[in-house]
Amino acid sequence: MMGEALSARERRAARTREAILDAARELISERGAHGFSLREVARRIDYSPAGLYEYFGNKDELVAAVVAQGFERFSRYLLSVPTSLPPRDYLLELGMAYIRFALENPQHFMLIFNTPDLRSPKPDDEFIAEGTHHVLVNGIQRCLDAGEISNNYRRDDLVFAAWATVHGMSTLIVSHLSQDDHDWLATSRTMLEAWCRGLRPSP
Amino acid sequence: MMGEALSARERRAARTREAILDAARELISERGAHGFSLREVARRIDYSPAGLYEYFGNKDELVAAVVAQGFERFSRYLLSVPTSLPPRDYLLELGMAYIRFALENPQHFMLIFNTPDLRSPKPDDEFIAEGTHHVLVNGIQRCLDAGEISNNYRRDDLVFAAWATVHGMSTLIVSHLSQDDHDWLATSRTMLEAWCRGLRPSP
DNA sequence: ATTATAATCGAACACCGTTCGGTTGTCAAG
DNA sequence: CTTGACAACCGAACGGTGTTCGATTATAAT
Repeated sequence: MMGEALSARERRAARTREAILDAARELISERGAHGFSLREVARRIDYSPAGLYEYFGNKDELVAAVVAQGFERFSRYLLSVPTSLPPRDYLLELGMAYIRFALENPQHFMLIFNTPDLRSPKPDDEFIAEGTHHVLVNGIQRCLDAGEISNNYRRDDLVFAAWATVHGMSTLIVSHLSQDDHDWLATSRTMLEAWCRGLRPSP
Repeated sequence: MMGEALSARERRAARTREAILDAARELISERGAHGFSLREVARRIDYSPAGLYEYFGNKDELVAAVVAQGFERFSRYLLSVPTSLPPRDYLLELGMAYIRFALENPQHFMLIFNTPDLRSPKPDDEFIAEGTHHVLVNGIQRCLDAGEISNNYRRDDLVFAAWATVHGMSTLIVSHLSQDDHDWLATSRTMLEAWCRGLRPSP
């Protein structure tokens, strides 16, 4: 076996691994984390339940892999916000991207942030998490540097509050207000603007 | 059977019903909603699993009953905030009570707000929910009336934003930051104060 | 004392996650 | 080309779950 290119065997393995992940992701999107079962995943890709254990150590590892994929997707939402925007707009659009992800991928949003006891086994998660977290820290820092936010507050406290606000909005909309036909994106934007405005330095 | 007082039978039934609820609540507090099982509840009160079905139609109904109890407890936190406080202080302490409940009852907080597919079967929930919701609406309204918050914003949007902020803070602390030994209550207070201050009418 | 019915249980069913031993297919070395 | 090692996969089983049902016991009303 060469150290570099993938052998036919490895390519096949990678493909079925992908098939498992696809089926798992789809199943979670359909029925949520609650109605997710290994055996149903196996059924959908015509495998025996035991076969999956060749690719994932157990159910939690499979779920963790789906979470990792979802988190990657989530980080793409955040990273798609152009850094060329002025500091306050950038921060605002960052928050809107957060909420948009939740509204457009409710099951995965729940899965990623609402799943208890998901101690990330791979440092991959931490890495991406640190990545997206850093995006937010940067957004706040830019506003501070530009004098758009009063420097009476500690940066980390601002990060916490900003994160909590968009996370709370997302959670509430997805899990409690989704049946309302209200335009929650518009409301969120309005109140996020107010939040930014309210933190400007006093004259 | 008389229409009014409880018979001996009914008193016994009410007591075992309470025993079931107690065991269920305790089990959830110990292991969270994930590690909760009907059979374990039955074991703890020396019942057969089938016996529980005399008191609760199924697992979800039992969980819903525990949720209802937790929600009552939650509403007591909110209602314990003295309405005699000045509007802005009242609103602030309302938020702090929300967060305090989450920190002091993490498993129940998760259960109440993080449990998917819990369509409240009893109007009881809705009633209490409406009750606590009304507390928040009143808190905002009082600030508006007192001129403590700019009336450039729609009241319902303010309610949404306030709710989202404290809910987000609670969720983040309980499920992502609980291992930090940071004083999150203090941070939350600081940023909630900033939030209130930021919404004051412009001069 | 008899009877209706509430309260409870044992056993069973179907589903779940997981393990294990065995079978098949594939690939590389001889 | 044969052979042997190993990856890939499966069937069957174990212990766990929620739930149902028929039978059994305890209680209250007649």
